Amino acid sequence: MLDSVTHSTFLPNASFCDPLMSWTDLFSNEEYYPPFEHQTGMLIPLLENSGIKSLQSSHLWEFVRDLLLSPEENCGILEWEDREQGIFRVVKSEALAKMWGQRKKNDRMTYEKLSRALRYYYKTGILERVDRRLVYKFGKNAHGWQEDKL
DNA sequence: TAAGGTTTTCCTGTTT
DNA sequence: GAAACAGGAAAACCTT
Repeated sequence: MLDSVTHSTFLPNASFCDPLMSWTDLFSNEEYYPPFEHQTGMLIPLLENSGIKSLQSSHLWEFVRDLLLSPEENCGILEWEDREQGIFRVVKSEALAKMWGQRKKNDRMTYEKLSRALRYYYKTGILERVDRRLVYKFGKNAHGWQEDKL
């Protein structure tokens, strides 16, 4: 169901995850990837009916979590490294920042700034530090990411 | 209006 | 040298 929603509603003229188009190109092309408010306006009624909460989370960590749980919107930006332990990797840092920027209507967002916000989550136990580049882990105070608790 | 939480922005320094 | 990491500091933004 969501497949038809994302493909026909988001990107009427192309598949959502086009390997030939970079994310930079994708996000700078309004025809290919319409502004976020437009997307949510079209999607929210459908998402509400389908029970999918993605794209609506207000916090960064929830946005990241929901992206991990939504392969249709993820497009390889984030990948699970260890699903059971909540360890994930940022594969396309620039695309992630761009997507978060669209979510917050902030076209000056960068991965450097996004990652600063992620580092603040170490203090609150939302995320735990992993000693590898671009790898993060959900902490004890993060919820909704476990497979058996969805 | 005030306060608190959550980023955002900028910065310097370090590591890979 | 570029990209990413580590945090401090302060400002912005939003909610209560």
